[in-house]
Parts: sequence; structure tokens; C-alpha cells
Amino acid sequence: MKVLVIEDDPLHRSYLSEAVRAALPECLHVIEAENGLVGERLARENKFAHVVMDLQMNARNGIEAARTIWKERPDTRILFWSNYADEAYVRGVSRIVPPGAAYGYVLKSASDDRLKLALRSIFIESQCVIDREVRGLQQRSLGNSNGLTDSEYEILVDIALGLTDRAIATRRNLSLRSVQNRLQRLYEKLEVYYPAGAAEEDNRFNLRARAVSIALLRKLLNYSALERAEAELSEWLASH
Amino acid sequence: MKVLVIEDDPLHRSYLSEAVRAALPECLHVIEAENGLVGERLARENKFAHVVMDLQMNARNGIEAARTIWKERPDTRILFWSNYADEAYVRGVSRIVPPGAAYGYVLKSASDDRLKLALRSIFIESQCVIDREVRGLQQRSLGNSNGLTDSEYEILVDIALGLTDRAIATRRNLSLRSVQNRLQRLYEKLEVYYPAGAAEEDNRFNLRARAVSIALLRKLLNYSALERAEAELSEWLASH
DNA sequence: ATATAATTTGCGGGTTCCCGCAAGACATGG
DNA sequence: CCATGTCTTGCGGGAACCCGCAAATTATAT
Repeated sequence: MKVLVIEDDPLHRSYLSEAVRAALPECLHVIEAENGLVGERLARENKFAHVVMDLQMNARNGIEAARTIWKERPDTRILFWSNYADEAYVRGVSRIVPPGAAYGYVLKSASDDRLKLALRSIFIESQCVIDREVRGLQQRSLGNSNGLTDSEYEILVDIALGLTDRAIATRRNLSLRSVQNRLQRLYEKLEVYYPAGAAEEDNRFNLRARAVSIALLRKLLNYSALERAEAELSEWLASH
Repeated sequence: MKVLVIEDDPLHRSYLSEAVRAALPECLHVIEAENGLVGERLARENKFAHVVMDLQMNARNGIEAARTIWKERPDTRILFWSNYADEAYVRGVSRIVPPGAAYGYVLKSASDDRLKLALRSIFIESQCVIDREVRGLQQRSLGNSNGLTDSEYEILVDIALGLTDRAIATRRNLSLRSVQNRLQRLYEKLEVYYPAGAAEEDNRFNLRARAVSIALLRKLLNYSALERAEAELSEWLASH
């Protein structure tokens, strides 16, 4: 068995390699990559079936790397090892995992044992291992209670990118009014209207901008999500 | 000499303590804190004059911690050891450093030697040591060339928080038109208008929202800056 | 002190946003 | 089949945004 470790922090990288070697004595080779780009290349050249990677990396973000790896070999088993359980990350991962693939999401704050157990479960038993905290987010985002639906999340990203209603309408093939309709529901979900005990008559807030602000503060959005969305947008803009 | 180390990642924390001990043999005690809150408390109780800390921490962000530490003892020497040189961080630090205080800003990607040299320069020689990359940002943000002035940055933060023009006007003691004036200049600086070779007639972008988006992508703003601004805002809202 | 530049403010208007109302489209289930 | 619920679309209008123009104020420099 060979395992590819993709992580840009040197300390974390060596810790992770050590953990892999300890948890998987049957693992003969542990190869390290210091960012997503190198990771993608190594995965392609050496046909790794087992990968463990960070999500937040400078050169190329973990979600991007995972997407291309999975696109080329959908049966690759990937364990995400991240500092954060931002909903933006969790959504990003859920969006790209191929049907039936085995993957895992473990927080860096987890204990040594949890990490090693996860490594064995995923790479040996082909089982999905999702950190409890992360699991909670997934559930909540499915069950409507205070979680955004896909269409609401989509339009949230669109206004965060700075698109006008009209631009969103043409991009998503909707009428102008539908876009505004979805925005209304987004504003309700995000509780933009009366920010927890404020005055009633004066709207201090620009709803559109406030929605983005709240989403960022609640970590429904983060830098990496914006970055990906921006890339998709410029792609779409190019094809008019 | 006693040194206080504030860093929430265990691996980085022990690495940092080790570096301090190696660079400063005259240092008798190295005390560790695992987040900003604990760090503040220890600094207050033990009257540390030498602190090295991370900026991005969960419980309480490094900038907040540094502000309260400096407020209580302005002669404290603080070395910031951060993963990122986001302009948002650099601005945040510049804003709180007391006049004449010795401080440093070193990136985690710097070599062992650079870190140790910085530790000695600041703690022994009382000299400021700013990473070259960070220094570059500071210069650029002072020299107007493509950098935002303080008032432009201020209004950027205000629209990122989701305030209306009117709300900004009352908060900053300006007329409505002045607010919009500043916004115009902000939009010019951020190049919101014609995004590098797009169509001429159709404005796909909502300028206000796009400005925030661009600022986030360029790291003029980040989560921690937003968080601080939000705290200040709710304080101001309370006092009407 | 006077010229020059940069900010601030008011006015007016075109555009976009925000949304109530109401009618159609679509699915799900009895 | 109809009932019910969710989603979409059009219309219309009030509010907010964006900004050109021009006068007044303030800063900066020579």
C-alpha cells in the first residue's frame, strides 16, 4: 500500500506522515507533497489510491486538488484533515465526492487515536469516517431547520461575488423576479431583517451586503469558497 | 528573562517554545498559552515583558489579545508569528501598536534562523523586525499607488458589514453625498467598474457587493477583520 | 499669502434593489 | 380527480444606490 500526504505546513506534514506509518504498518511508501498542485501531479503519475490531505493550502486548495484527483480516478480514497469545520468547506467537499466513494473528514483537533482509527477505517475497510462535528453540519444543512437549501446557497454565492439581479437571472436561467424571490427567502433564513432586538423603523442595513456579511461571520462562506466561485464565474463570463 | 508563547496549534506551540529556548539561552522560563484569552490572563498575572504569538486563533484572535496586553503594559515587546501576510492583518497590527513600542512580524514560512534572529533582535535589542513581505504591504498601503487610504479602508469595512449609506453617514459624521463620494473613490481603486476586459454597456456587477468581493479576494479584508469590525459596530449600535 | 489640489456638501436624475400582490406551473398525495 | 404546497413569473411602486455637476470648505505647497 502507498499513501500520499498533501499538506503545506511542514510540521503538520511530518506529523501526518508519522501517524500514517504508525497506523498502517502494511503501508510501504508514504510520499509527501507540499501543496495541491504537486499533490495532483504525484497522484496522477503514481496512481495513488490512498490520499490524506489538508483543505486550506496556499498554492492550490484541497478541494480543487481532490476534485481533479477524483475526476481522474473516482475510486481514490481521500481523508481530509482540516483545522476547521466551516460549513463552506463541508459543502464544498460534499459537492465533489463521487457516488459511492469512500472518504473521511477529520479535524486537526482530534486525538492521535481518532486520526489513526480513521486512517484504518477508510484505507483498509473502505468506510466513510466523518467527524461528529462535521456530521452535525451536514445534517443541519439537509434538514431545513435554519440551514440553506442548495438554491439559496447558490444565490448567496452569486451576490457575494457581486453580481446584479439581472446577471444572476441570465446566469441561472431565471426571471428577474425569481431571483429576487430567492433573495427574499435567503434574507429570512439569515435573519437580516431585524438583527436581534434593534429599532423597528430604520433599516440600518443594506440587505444584500448584510446577508454576505452574516454568511461570512457564520462561516457559511469563506475565502476558499469565494475563490472557487470566482473561478467558475470568470469561466462562465468567458463563454458569455 | 521570561517569554510567553501564545499559539493554539500544539505542534506549532512546541516548535515555537523550542525555538525560543534555543535562540535565548538567557531565557529562564518559557510559558505557553493555548489561546488569546489564556494568554491575556497570563500576561497580566505574570507581567510578561516578552511575548510571541500567533495571529489566527480560535478562542481569541491575536490582534485582540495584543491590544489588551499593550493597553495594560505598552512597553511589552511582541513578536507576531503568522501564516499569512494578508493586508487585513498587517493593517490590524499597525493600528494597535503603541508609539515607540518594539514589535515584530515574522511569517511561519521563514527559516529557523530568521525566526531566532528576530527573537534576539526584538527581545534583546528592542528593535522592530518586520518580514520583508509584510514590509512591502505596509509601504504600498501608505504610498497611494493602488493602496487604500484610511478613510477608504474605513468605508470598505462599513459596506462589508452591510451598512446603508445613511447609516454610514451618521456613524462617521458625514453627509450622505460624502459617503457616496468616498464609495466612488473606493470603487475606482478597487477597479470595480470594468473588470479587465469585459463588455462595455452592461453592468453585470453590483458595485457595492463587488467591491467587498474583490477586497476579500485580494485579502484587504478577511474573517478576523470582519469579526473585529462587527464587534465595534454592535458596540456603536448599543450606544446609538 | 496666494495658488493649487483634495474633500465635503447639495441638487437632481437614472438605475437598481426590495417586495406586496396575484396568477400560473409543477409536484405530491389522498 | 382535486387539494395542497412549493416554486416561478409579471406588474407596479417606494426606497436605496450611483453619480455628474458645481459651489464651498479645507489642506498643502511654494
